[in-house]
Amino acid sequence: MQSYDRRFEDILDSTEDLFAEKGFHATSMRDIAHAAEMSIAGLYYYLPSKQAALCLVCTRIFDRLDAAAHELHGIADPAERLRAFVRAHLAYMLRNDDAYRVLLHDMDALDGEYGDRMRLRKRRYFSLAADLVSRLDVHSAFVSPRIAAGALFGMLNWAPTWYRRGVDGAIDTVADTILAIFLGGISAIASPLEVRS
Amino acid sequence: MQSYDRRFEDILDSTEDLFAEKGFHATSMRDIAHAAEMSIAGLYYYLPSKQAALCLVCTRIFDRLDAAAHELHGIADPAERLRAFVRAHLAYMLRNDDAYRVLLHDMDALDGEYGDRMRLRKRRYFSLAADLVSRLDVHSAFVSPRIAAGALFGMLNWAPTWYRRGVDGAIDTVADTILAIFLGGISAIASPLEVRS
DNA sequence: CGTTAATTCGAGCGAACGTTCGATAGAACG
DNA sequence: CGTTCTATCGAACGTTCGCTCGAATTAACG
Repeated sequence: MQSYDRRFEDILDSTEDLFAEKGFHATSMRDIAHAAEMSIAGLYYYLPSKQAALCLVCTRIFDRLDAAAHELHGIADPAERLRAFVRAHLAYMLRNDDAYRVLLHDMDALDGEYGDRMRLRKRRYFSLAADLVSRLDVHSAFVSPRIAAGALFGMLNWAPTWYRRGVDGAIDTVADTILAIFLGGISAIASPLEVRS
Repeated sequence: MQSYDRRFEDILDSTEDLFAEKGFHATSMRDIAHAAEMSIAGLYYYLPSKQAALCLVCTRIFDRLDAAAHELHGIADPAERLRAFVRAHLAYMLRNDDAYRVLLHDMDALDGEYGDRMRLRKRRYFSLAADLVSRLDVHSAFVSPRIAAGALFGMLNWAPTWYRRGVDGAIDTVADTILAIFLGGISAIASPLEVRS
């Protein structure tokens, strides 16, 4: 039923917006129903529970991120592939309203099997990025891959808290700057004599 | 009354732990009362409202952070002062259980005057760090102070999500590594020819 | 001791929560 | 037409929420 699927996506759109704006716990099923312009009982025809709604929203976000990451397989050069990943990841964080908040915070509210499944996907996505980093020519024995990946993701995932359109320039430029700090920093630690203090 | 103050701090300790662990909205006043080993009505003898409880907890955390930052005034060298700040900030993020979560997320739940006051303190603290960065000898015309401070705080504030005791080494060492990545990265952008690609 | 003030609690208020149920309206199909 | 299935809703369930009140208990002081 095509009309069902369209309505279903509409509802998930509204749900995602509300979770991103107010957070999972501060959003009620009545809020979602109102945003989707239907009754609470009608909402439950599409969503079995609030937890399932959060799980569906998270799954959709991961689907988009993974789809963007999957397109990187065509890029042979490891440095360019990492650059493309950084650009895509930051772009998703900074566009799409505050959808990133659902992943970075609300996801922890998922219990049981829902929680296990989503935490697994989160780990997979992050290790995908750590893999890209480890394949760089610039490998440093002085910085562990865990800290390196953590530093890179930190700069990227923190960006939504300070980035302002029109003040901080184009998103791709910010992505390149962050990547340059990261690569320059790693390189400086790997060969500290080449940078004067 | 000394006994009152001691009890008050005990209650705020319990409140901070619960907010950090489960989040503001997922924590009920009954949870707090139970953790503080008293009745709900008795709890309201100390706390006028749940919002006030969050505000008090946030204030306490900022007091600690500001106190640590205030000790840096004795350090003359800008680079060493920044290093001390980075160490102190990361140490607070990684010790004190998950208190950082209250600041980085739950604080947004504060309404009205409470919210205004805390957001002002947050901005002050962050601009304090941006000030330290701008006073470095290494100034780059290619990286704006906003992006630089955002990158540094990103690496620091994201650390609690990946740091594991016993796996990633001493906290001060991690702080030094993050600072090295930051300074090396900024320097590399400032004088790109000195780092081979 | 009696009196006053500080501290704690049981009980419950109204509201909002997630969720369910039976009924209903419309479309689909014979 | 009647029947079946899809989609929607009003009303309400039981629970928990933040919060309050009046009474009881304890400590302080004369």
